Amino acid sequence: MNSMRVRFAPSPTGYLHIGSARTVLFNWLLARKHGGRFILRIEDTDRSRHVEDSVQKILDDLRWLGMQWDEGPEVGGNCGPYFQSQRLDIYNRYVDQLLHSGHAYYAFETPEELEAMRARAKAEGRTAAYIRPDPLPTIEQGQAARAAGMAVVVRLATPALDITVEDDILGAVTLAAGQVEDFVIQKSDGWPTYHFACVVDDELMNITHVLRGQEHLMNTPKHMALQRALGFSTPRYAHLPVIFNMDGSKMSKRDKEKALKKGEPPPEIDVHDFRVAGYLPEAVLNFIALLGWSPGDDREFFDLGEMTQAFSIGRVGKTNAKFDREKLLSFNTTWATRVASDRLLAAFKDYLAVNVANQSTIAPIMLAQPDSILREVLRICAGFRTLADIVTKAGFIFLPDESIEYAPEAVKKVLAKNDNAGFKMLEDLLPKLEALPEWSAAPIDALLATVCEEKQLRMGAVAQPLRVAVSGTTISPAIGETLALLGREPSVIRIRQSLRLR
RNA sequence: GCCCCCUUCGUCUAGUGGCCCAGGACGCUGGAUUCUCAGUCCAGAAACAGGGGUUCGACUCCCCUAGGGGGUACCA
Repeated sequence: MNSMRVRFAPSPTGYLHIGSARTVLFNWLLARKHGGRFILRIEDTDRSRHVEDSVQKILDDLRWLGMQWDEGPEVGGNCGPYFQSQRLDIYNRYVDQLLHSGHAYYAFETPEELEAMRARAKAEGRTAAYIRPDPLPTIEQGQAARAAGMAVVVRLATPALDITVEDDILGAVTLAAGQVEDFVIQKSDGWPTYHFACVVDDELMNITHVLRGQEHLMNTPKHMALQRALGFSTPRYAHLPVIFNMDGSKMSKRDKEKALKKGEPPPEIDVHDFRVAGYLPEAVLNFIALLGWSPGDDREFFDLGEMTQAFSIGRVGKTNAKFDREKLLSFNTTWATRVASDRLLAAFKDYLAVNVANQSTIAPIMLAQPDSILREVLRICAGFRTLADIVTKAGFIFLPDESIEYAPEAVKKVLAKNDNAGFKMLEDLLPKLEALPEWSAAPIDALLATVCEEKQLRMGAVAQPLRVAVSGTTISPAIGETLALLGREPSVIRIRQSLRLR
């Protein structure tokens, strides 16, 4: 009857990182797989690191991915509040409990003293730096010091016992007695540390399985020590391998600034970046699922339902992975052909919408088009890798005719070369196009094929000049489809204006 | 420094002592298709970190070395 409850507990310090997204996904899958509950908790105990609006951004990214939570911000639940900043009184009660049961004590060391302890520990080759005072300060002394304005913290009196974490991914990991020092559970500003708040909340929110990044592995013995001191139960733990850049460095927001400084396009790091760059959540999810997990057979493509079916914690690996953007791109390309057309349309509109806020000129114009037109664009651009490719390939169709910019190299190579062969072709084509009875892809293509045949030319000799004339570049969807969607009037206008370049 | 985790093609991985002179996918190389870009199709190259054991037999088990990563905060 004790059903599975998992949680994702981000700090509101920015957008949702792609690595965190995988942690979310695995938690979500675990909950769905076992009919459990997925809880979202905001760990905002460090006021100084709090970033404005980041909670909203994280919620938004989670929803974009389809990682809806069963309890947490905006949906409520029986174990709230789900913001740690609203749970201070709860933490304080448990700190008091520990203080009175003798499991914790007040401590007064200054940063300098602590630094000296660390230096000495290092010199002596010890892991734990903090040396427990003897005798311990009494509760009265601690409270008096605090009342006097001193910087006072509360530390856990860590028992001298080996602690073994039974990790569902890594197996048994034992930390010897003495390796865990008397760490701080309550900061001098009165707020609990991460360790303390986390343990209290996991207990009070009845969390049964903690699935988190491997950077937390060494925290787990601390959490277990805390659970024992508080009389709490210990959830099952599993620590996920870490995800790195291809060069082995950590994927961090700073990568974006670095690339910008070098004049390179910034890499996608946060979930939101991938959304803005034109990736489908289906592809992102599918790709990150395979970073550390595999179904055990040769299947590679999974939607959330299929993933839930196939997922198990036992098939999660132990080794760190590198984030191969080429493979993600390939997944996105494939997913764009796998999703239903309504879904693709919705995804494309979402892409345009987030890019409207991103100072794109074409995005708002395209977003204003009726669905029927956007569907047509999607159809003639089939084969695109990201949604952004659609805009670069077909966006010119929606620009005002007069704002088409003609790339000099394209004009030179396709229109002017060989004694203005391209220009001559356009002059020849213009009246024929104007006279065409029906303006749609098939008759346009038929006309062009006829011209090719008459002049004994390859299709490129007729399609390329037209392409440059209407788009200003050498890249567009198939020429018949392009002219058809553009419309006869604009096509003619653009051909005429390109002729003036001669 | 100390503690902990990890180690199969460039990358993500399959492989739980013989089915493996190691399979799939991305990427790469070559070819095909085409009006550009993209896509699609076919073919190919490409790995068990090194050294010791254990065993009739090791990618698979043990040890050591090397390499990579995480932690070592009044951050989470």
